[in-house]
Amino acid sequence: MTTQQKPTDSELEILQILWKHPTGCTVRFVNDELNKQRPDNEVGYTTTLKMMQIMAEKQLLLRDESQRTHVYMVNVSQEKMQQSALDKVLNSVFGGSAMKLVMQALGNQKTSKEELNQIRSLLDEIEQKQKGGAQ
Amino acid sequence: MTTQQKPTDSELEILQILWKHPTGCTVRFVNDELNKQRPDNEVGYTTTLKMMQIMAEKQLLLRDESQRTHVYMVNVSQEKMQQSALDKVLNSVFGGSAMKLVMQALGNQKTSKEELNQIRSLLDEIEQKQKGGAQ
DNA sequence: AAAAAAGTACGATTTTTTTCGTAGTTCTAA
DNA sequence: TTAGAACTACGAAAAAAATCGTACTTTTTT
Repeated sequence: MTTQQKPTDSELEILQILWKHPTGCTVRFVNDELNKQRPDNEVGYTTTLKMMQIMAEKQLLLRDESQRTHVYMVNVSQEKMQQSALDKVLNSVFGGSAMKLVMQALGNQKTSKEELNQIRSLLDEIEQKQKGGAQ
Repeated sequence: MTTQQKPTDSELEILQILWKHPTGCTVRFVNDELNKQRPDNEVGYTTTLKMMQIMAEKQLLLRDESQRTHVYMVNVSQEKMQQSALDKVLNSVFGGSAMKLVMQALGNQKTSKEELNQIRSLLDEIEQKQKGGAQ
C-alpha cells in the first residue's frame, strides 16, 4: 500500500526550493533559484515548467491556477522525503544499519559542541521513551 | 580533486553484494544474489554481466581474467561510497544539516540501548578530539 | 568427438529522466 | 491598439540507465 513516492534527483532539487517557501512559488521564481545554485549548466525556463507540471501530476506539488501565473505548493512533507531518502541510503550503502550511518555522519562532519549536546539530549529522550513508553 | 564516483542505483545494488564478498565474485553468483533479493522482477544474466563489465570499465570493479570464468572484485571503499551517498542526501533533502539527518535517523529507527551508548562514546570521542587535537 | 552447458563480448533496444522548441494566450506599456 | 513580454501547454528530442538477444568460445559430459 505504501505508494512509494520516489522523486528523481532533479525533482528533489525543486522540492528543496519549495520547502523553503511553503507559501508557494511561481515557476519563474523556482527557475531563478535553481540557476542561482548552478551558475554553470543553467536550465531553461520551460524545462523547469515541465518538471513542475509533471510533479503536479504526480501529486508532489499542488497548483493554484486561479491566477494566470500559476503558483505551486509542495504537497509532500520534507520529513517523509527525508525518511525515504534515508531509508534508501540506509539500505543501499549501509546495509540497513542506522547506527553505522549515524556514526559516519557524525564522524565526517564538523559538529559543534552545542550540536553534540543536542544529540545527547536526543539520546536521553529516546532512552526515556523506550523505558517508560513500554513495548 | 575528489573524482566524484557516482554509481547509479543498480550499480549500488551490485556493489553491495561485492562488499559482502570482498574476495571476489563471479557474475553468476552476483546475478543469483540479485535475484534472491528481488524474486519478482528478476534480471537476466547478461544484464548483470553487462553491468559489471561497465563497472569494471569505470574502475568501480577489478576483474581477474586469468580464469575463464572471470572474477570481479570491488575497487571502491564502502566508506567512500557511504560518505558520498550521505553527502548527497545531506544536500538534497536535509539542506546540508548533518545534525538534522542524524536526529531523524535516530528518531525513526529502533536503536538499542547499547547502540545509544555506543553513540555517546563516539560523541565523547569527537569532543575530545576537538578539544585536544586542535590545529 | 559430439552435444550440451556455461562463459564472454557487444550491439541494440527499451525505459526513464531531463531538456527544450514552438505554438498559442493573456497581460502590459507605449 | 499594437508590439512585446511573460505565461502555459504539449510534443518530442537528447541523454542516461537498464535490459537483453545473439554470436562465438571454452568446458564438461556422455
